Amino acid sequence: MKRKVTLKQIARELDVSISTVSKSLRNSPEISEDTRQKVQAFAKLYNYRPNNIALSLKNKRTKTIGIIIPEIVHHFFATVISGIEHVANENGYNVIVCLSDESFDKEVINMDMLASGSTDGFIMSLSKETQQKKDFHHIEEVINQGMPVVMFDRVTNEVLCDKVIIDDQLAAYEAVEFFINKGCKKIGLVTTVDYVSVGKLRTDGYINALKDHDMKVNEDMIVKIEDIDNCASKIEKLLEEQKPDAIFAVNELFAVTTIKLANKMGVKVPEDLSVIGFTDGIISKFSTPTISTISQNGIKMGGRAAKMLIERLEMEEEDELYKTELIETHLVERESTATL
Amino acid sequence: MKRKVTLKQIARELDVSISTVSKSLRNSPEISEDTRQKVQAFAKLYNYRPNNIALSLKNKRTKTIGIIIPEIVHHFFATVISGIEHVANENGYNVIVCLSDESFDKEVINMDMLASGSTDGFIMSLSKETQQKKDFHHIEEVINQGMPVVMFDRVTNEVLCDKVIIDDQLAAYEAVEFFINKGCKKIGLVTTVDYVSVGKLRTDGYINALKDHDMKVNEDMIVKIEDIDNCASKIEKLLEEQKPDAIFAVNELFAVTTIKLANKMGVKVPEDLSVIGFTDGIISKFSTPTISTISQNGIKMGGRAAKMLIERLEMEEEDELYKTELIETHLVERESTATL
DNA sequence: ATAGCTACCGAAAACGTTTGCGTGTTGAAA
DNA sequence: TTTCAACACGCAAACGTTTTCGGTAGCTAT
Repeated sequence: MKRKVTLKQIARELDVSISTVSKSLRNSPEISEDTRQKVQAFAKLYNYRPNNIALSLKNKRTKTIGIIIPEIVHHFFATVISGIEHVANENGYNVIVCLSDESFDKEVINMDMLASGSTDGFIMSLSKETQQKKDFHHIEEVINQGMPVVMFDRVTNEVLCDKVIIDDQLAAYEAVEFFINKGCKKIGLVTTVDYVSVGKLRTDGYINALKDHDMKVNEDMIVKIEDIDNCASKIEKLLEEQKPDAIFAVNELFAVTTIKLANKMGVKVPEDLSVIGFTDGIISKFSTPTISTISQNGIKMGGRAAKMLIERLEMEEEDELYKTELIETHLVERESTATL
Repeated sequence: MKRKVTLKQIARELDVSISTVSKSLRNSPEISEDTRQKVQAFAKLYNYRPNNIALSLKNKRTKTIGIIIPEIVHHFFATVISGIEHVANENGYNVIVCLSDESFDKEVINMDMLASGSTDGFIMSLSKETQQKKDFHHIEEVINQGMPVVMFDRVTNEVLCDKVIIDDQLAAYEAVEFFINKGCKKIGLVTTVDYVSVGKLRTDGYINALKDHDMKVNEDMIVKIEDIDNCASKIEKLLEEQKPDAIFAVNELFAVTTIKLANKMGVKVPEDLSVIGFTDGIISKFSTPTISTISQNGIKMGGRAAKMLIERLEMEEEDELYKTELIETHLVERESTATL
């Protein structure tokens, strides 16, 4: 087992100083052609690679990006990571991933860990608990210490930083408008409780679309799911009592659950009921029927976030001008919406 | 913007030496109660955290684990990462994730990057290209440099290291046996081409199960899919010509595709045809009907891999005895298999 | 008074880099 | 022969820690 070779070892072996070795490897004109050749050959032979840690300490930059997300076992977040990783890599950065498990405490702990020198900046999506508590001191703090933060998807406007989101409200608006244009009259909504920011925005979009088309908003057509595990009864109630001809669900799971319940009750999708979901994940693509959905390009979102972060990391003078970028969405029509 | 506070700053501020500050914070009995209190109070006030990079450099250990996988937008790999992350975190480790995109070159580059001091060890699953090339020098090299490697799922026995896999053959065997016990007579197989190691093993399990129960193996009941995109015709042919009463598919996608095709042909699942898939992912859970499947616990797999790696990292004398752990699988019965 | 002990603290090395500056040697110009 | 530039290289500091080894008071015991 041969350990990693260092400058010092090369120096000793070649009987020159450490600085000479370093300079030779960086092709400094200070060093004679001869010595340079000798050192470089030796370094190549022993497969020398500069120690990242030492470099980080010296340069005060780690060339790694910290990602903090609520979950990774979730197609959307996985795609975002993928997007981040790719542009990070292209720019010589690594990514270090931490999961908050939707817990405020874990989010804080993770940020703390990574903020102690491990990363140059953060890309994050807020945990549910954090959104609920509205406590963002841990984020403010790292920003205060000069580490840039880019938030995506689940963001808050209580902290000033770069953000990349989709236009949730517009996307929902368009989905509902799509229903209306198809002639649907009784459009239901399956959404989350209001403290989930994206859920709220999508709900707003739904309401606005109805209003703009002179349809009245019926509170009984809206169900707000707190806990995914026992959402069935609420949705069933909606289907039974209101007999909607269309349902907009704010995520894949709600959409597929709605369809399954409808099937069980003898309501045919899409003949009797059209359904549109959100997030173009695996479920939408492979369930029966396949589900029409608002596609939310996670790869692009991650890529954009990484780009913003890296740009901020690599500009010399700081810039207090924070941007919020919108990622465009589009409706993917599949089998769950009737083509009238 | 207040930058991170260091020992040196605290020392200067309190007019003591750096060593005194360090010792005070670590509660060394060398330092008087008074001084300790004072330093600790000050440190707390300024929210002092030791710099990870400096610690890494000094201790020659980074407390981070490198993960190199082919893809992250893949439910199984996502669950594995999740499993790794959790036990890593419990033990004070972070994880840094690199994606090979199934490319040999990217795998090598990523290992090289991380091996230069960024991580203490690796957990990895081989890229397709690497498996095909059978070139593992990059892995041998990091092992040679004293960095432990744990391979999971896509492993090779050409490199000596810890591994964690499932017993693919046994799992397939049990699935087929399940069919037999239910009284199925014509059991088909939808599998991959043989060079995909896990596909081959599962095929073997299928064949052995049939043989052990004195059923003859009919080559026409086996379809080997090379390319997922145009597998439909082959599967259709199987369904039409052989009229199987059960099908074992070696992954989720094959399973759901089979079911969709059967539906289109008027073959009812599970009444006319039972289907079992592999990998308990999102698709199996939410397709209609839900799909019975061999569950391959990615969380557990990742957790076990992390545990093995950390144990090896933290034992003082090295141990050349490498283990290969098997993660047990089990059959999850859902709607796609008839309950006779 | 002096040796020895205890309690407290500081200097410095080490981890592996990079880099500004100092220095010695050489050759040529004066 | 002296002077000076050019060249080639080494020294040392710096990044932020931890830890070993001394060192200096003040006190006790002889």
